Amino acid sequence: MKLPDIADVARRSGVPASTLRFYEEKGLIVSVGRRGLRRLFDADVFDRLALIALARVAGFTLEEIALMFAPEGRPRIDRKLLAAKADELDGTIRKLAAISDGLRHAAACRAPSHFECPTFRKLMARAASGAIRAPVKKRKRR
Amino acid sequence: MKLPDIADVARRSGVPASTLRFYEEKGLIVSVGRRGLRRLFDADVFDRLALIALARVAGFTLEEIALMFAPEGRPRIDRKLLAAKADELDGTIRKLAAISDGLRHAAACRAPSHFECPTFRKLMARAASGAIRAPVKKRKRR
DNA sequence: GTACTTCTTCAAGTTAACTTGAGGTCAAGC
DNA sequence: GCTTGACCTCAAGTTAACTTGAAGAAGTAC
Repeated sequence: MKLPDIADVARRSGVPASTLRFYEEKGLIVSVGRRGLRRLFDADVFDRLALIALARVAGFTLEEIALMFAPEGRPRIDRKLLAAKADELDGTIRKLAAISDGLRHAAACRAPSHFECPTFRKLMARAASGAIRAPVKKRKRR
Repeated sequence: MKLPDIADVARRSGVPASTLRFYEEKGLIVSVGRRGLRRLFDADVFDRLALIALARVAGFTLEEIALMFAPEGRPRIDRKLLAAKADELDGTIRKLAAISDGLRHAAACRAPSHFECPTFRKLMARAASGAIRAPVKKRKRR
């Protein structure tokens, strides 16, 4: 019963210890005890972290993720809301696919500025139809 | 030759005037003159804004987007980089698709906490394979 | 049992992408 | 020609998600 401590988790998951502490504070993960001062985690923390990472990719905030992990409190994420989120994701997926196509074309094309190429523009126009709002942001890689 | 002023652009695009000013400051859009103090824009600013929104969905930072719009400076976004971006996007797309499936299942399933459902877990595990890093974040809607 | 390392807490700092507020200006309507 | 309302600038504030730093404690190696 060798529980991983924070350093083990950080090493094996790639998530910095500072982030693990931060996540614990936010209720996203829990430590199951201490060895001295040092936090000990259950082995399933790795699944949790993977899930958290995925949910973040999908555009959920940490707060929303914490709610989904809700222990007993029943903050009921209802069916409608989940289905709506799925729909939203599908829309995003379609846009990303168009952008991916656009980028690949731009990589091959010789227009002065990529966004000037008519083919690229056409792809983008298709992707943009219906939505000019873009609330997703990527942070720099560590 | 009735150029749209900042209020027109804000109204028709849904992008707040403060954001338009901010984007101009960052070099993402340009105003072509003033009527009094009031900025005037070229009609193509709407395309620009749509493109910016799309690029943001795809996870580009404003800085990266500004570079792609690069006028003459030739800061050469090279083919390899674009292709790499496209690959990255494709990976993201696969994950989002899995999450979308997962969400739809969760919406139908009656597990106590969504992330406890074994079917959901399985979907997520598939999506998570190979990547525990998640540098995308969504901001609140206006 | 002393040194060393690595953890601990807590507060403050960072970054991206905006938003808000104070004080000022100008075209347009009356 | 004066009032009004919407824009202007510039600085400072906001939010999410972390990171960094200072000061201290505890298990581990010698």
